[in-house]
Amino acid sequence: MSQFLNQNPRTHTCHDLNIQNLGQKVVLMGWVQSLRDHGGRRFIDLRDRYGITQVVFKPETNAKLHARSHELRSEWCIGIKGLVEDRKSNGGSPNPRLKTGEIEIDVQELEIFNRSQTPPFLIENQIDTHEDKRLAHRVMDLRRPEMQANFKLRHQVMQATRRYLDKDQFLELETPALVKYTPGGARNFIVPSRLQPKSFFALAESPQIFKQLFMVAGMDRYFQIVKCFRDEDLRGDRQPEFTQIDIEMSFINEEDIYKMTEGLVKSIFDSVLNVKLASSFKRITHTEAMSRYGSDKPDTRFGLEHTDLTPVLKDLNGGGVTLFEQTLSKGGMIKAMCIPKAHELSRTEVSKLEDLVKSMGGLGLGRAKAAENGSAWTQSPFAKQITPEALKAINQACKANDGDLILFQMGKPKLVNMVLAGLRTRLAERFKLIPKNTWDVLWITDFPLFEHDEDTNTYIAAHHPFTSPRPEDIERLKSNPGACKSRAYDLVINGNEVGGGSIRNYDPEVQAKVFEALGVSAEEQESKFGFLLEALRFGAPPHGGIAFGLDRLCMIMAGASSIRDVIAFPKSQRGTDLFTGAPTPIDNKQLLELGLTFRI
RNA sequence: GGGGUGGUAGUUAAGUUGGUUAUAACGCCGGCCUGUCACGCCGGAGGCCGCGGGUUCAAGUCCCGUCCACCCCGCCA
Repeated sequence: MSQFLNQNPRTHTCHDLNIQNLGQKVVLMGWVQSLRDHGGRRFIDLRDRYGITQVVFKPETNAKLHARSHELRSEWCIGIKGLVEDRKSNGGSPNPRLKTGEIEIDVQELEIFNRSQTPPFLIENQIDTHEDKRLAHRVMDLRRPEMQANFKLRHQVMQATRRYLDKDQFLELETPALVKYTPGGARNFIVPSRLQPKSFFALAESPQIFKQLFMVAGMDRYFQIVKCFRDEDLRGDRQPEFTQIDIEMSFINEEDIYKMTEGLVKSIFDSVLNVKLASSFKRITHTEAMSRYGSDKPDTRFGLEHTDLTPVLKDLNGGGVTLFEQTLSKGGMIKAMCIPKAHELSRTEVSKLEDLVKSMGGLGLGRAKAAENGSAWTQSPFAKQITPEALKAINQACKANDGDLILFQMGKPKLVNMVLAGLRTRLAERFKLIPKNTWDVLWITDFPLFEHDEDTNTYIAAHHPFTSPRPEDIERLKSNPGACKSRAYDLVINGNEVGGGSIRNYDPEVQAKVFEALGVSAEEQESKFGFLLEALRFGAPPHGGIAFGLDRLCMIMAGASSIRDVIAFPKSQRGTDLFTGAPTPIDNKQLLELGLTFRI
């Protein structure tokens, strides 16, 4: 029990005091950020969540205290009582980098709440410690001002969301995390039920069905800031548990969703970052995004757009190049990206790009440099074979001028797009084409309803099976599923997918047709999604919604390079918690209680 | 599941064609210093070179395996 704390409640934070407070007796609490010992003067930077204040121990104020301050060390947690003094009149100089830089505290009383072991790394912003060490000492990592700012931002994003949606008549409603396992989509974490042996819950991968049930129940406008769980492999922007801002609305169409979202996102950016976003966001169709950028989440802050050469070369029968001809005969795609002359690449760099292509699963990197007034190619394996006609056509399609480098990818469209999109972002970084402090917000619209699965030769839902097809596609759901478009949309910021949603099937007959097209039998529909279909039969309203990845949004807004920097206790890439050591084995007694045994 | 990068002092890194006692910076410990704030000066401690095999007279360095972290592909309706 600290007498000091009882008798001396904190009067200010380490960010509060300035020249206005001269002569005041104050009490500050915090951590020792740094020590500077000058023999007859000992300076300490005291840090709390709010800032830093310099405190000074002087022998003439209290000789015993000055002597005792000698034992203080970095990251000790202390409280001090003292007088606010002017640094200048004390013979020092102000520190313009600190808000409290004009003053210092002459310490009269010192309380050491707790000593600290030597910290594993320095508690400062420009840290170069490897991430595994930061995660292993996460508490110390979270002490760093940079990290504290990230979590303050996260808090502000959540509060701005609640304020905006509350004002807009949304109800914040909760849905279960322990849910019925439903097939399809992300792999679920499975939770054994003790009370129902041999039965299992799934952790909700999203509240999708429940929010639709809310709409049927007449809740009209729902939102939730909710944890979702997906047992899939991790990435820099993917964690097994993550947070969504989940929204659903009744009696609306796409335009209502766009309007609501634009209002919400603008409000968040305005109140958190004081950034005014465009009044309505750009829109680009999925087809156009894939064609121009090879990605359904393009970063359109820079150019380096793709050119689809497939139609051009089809007309020219491959233009004399064997590789082109072979690709076309197999129904493949040929795409190019033109790197302007201004962005010079050395031979080594181009060969490194080829390594990158191969690491992404591509076969190689075709290239050609335009020369001789667009009548020749150099440094190209295609130069010997290509007909003059095709060469010109390609140059023209790519808008290639002399000295420009054309990079080619050919083969299956999915791979071509992925590889070329990877090259595009790599080159944008290489040539610093990405403007800082800009917010590129766009809608991706008109997604295909289904994706073709090559392995099983079946169609699977591109978004999820509750997504409504465009009305004009309902008739051809079965006859031509590949051509059907959905009423789904994604929100992309700076090349990150931060949100996605759709208008749902509220007509049980349409829903049944979609399931049918997906090859889900009537019996399966009832056993797996019966509760939803049942609800739809009780007067379901037209409805739709959207969900935002809160972590990704915060990552982008904080300028962080990984989602882990805005999640307090994230998992490592192999899905473990390096701080607590989770997951851990459990003992046989626990297993027995659950009616489980190991086979291995 | 596949591909890549990395692992050397508390931290970040250097370490040559394999060859004396494995370096540096920061941090840490001790001393000096009355105006610092990346304080300064003097001195010192600190190493299973991720782990396990192998090659060799000799391995941080070469080979094989393995673990961990991160990035990418697959996966993420």
